[in-house]
Amino acid sequence: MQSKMDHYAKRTLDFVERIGSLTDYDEICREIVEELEAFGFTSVTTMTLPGPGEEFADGMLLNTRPREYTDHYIEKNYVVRDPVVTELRHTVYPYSWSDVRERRDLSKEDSRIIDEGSEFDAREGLIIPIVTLSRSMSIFSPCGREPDLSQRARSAMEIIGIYSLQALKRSLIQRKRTDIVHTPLTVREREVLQWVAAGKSDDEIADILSIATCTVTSHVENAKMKLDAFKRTYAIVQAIRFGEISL
Amino acid sequence: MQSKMDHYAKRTLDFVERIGSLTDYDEICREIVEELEAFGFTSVTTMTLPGPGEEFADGMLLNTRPREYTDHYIEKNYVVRDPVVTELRHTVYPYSWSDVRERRDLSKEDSRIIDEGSEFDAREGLIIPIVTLSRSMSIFSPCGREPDLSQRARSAMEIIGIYSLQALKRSLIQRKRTDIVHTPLTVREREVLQWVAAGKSDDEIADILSIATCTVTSHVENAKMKLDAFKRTYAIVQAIRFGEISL
DNA sequence: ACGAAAATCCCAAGTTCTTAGGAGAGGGCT
DNA sequence: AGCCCTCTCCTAAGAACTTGGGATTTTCGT
Repeated sequence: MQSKMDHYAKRTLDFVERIGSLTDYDEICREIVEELEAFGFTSVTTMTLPGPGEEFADGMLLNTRPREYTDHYIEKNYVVRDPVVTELRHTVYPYSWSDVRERRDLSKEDSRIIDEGSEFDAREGLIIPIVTLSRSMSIFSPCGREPDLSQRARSAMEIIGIYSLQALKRSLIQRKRTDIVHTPLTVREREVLQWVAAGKSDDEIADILSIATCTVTSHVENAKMKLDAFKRTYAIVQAIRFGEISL
Repeated sequence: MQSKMDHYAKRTLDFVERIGSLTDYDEICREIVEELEAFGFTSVTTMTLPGPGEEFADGMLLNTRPREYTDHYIEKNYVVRDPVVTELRHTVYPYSWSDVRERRDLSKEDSRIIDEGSEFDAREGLIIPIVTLSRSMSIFSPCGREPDLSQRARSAMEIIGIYSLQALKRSLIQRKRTDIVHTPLTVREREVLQWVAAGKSDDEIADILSIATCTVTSHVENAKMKLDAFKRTYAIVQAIRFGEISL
């Protein structure tokens, strides 16, 4: 008898081979949804967590959750408090919604947020965290009424999730190439900004670098302009995003 | 008879399951190298292509190529002209070194660069491109003397490559995180901080969240205290470090 | 040697943050 | 019920940042 384990293994590799050659976004989505059904998942969300100044929907790569659920979720801004999402601050390894229920002492409100999913066929699900070197975090999250959450299924889902994200990004890469380009900072601007990020005031930085406070301010202002920021805080965020300063 | 196809499928899922639970960088590396040997690959390089102003070695996550080869490669700055690498400008799908030989009309110099690998047990290999939504591109590149380059092996390598990169990045992030402890922020504090990081003033944030400006200021101050910061800019940096807000 | 880009410095009014207090309402836990 | 935490709101002076100008000297590549 072929075990279920090997069945999943073969399915998964087949899946990868199948969508590996697809270049059309919609076709890839169809394949993903179909594959997930075999595991008992009825809907899926793939998104990058919104960073400062980004819309929730910006990072949404694929979302087949019921429309009303998504709208409701966005409207309530659940992404900042849904315990299933905030669990990402503790771990970068895959987990299920019920894992969160068990691990954390949830407040009534938090439990309610998870339970709300049941009304939309999203009773139980998985979160597959996907990290990048630039520290942005994406998740692949399939869910359903009674999905298979066995270890073998999880491993398969992890592959499917990571690979799906790859395939989707790949299909979009041409479209996204019109990326934000920024004017590169000068050495001095970077240096000053690094101190700003460290929480120093312009006076302190002037001291450190042995230059006038005016000069420091001026460097910061130039950097802000180049990074398209009106405030220092956002300039720092942008600088980190663009790799101009490191954490 | 069990086909080779299914053998690879099972191996691959086993591999994923095995390293999925590992958190130590070195252990993960060992598993990867061992798994690659089963396919005939004797060494592997995983790196992010250097952007402007970046050192070649900055994005090197894992490299088991012979030391002399790496040094030689870096010294000659081959990364900017090696046809195997520049092929990435044309495709985001996996390919082998011999694919490049066939596809392109290589100049003598370019051919020589590829051939040089033979002296170091790197005669033939694969490039698995891994894309991110920001412009950066990573590659997973195993090579050897006579590796298996069948379609099924390539699919398996794609999974192994993408997954290995995940596992390695994950282990690095988790390590950094557990280093530092901080008082967790409340939901509201996080929400406010996210807007601060987006470059909004307290007045604007008050408007957005429909609360008093005083309240916003107060949340920011509490967050600053918890994050051990005297300035907003540093508070933002800390919040990102601690994963309280995402990039 | 020339020009472009970077780095340095200056002013000054207006806005925003910082700091260090206090205080009430409501939820959750024991 | 009593306690702790969160969220809300408040004051007010002084420090820091923002904005939009301008000017001079260095540095660096061609």
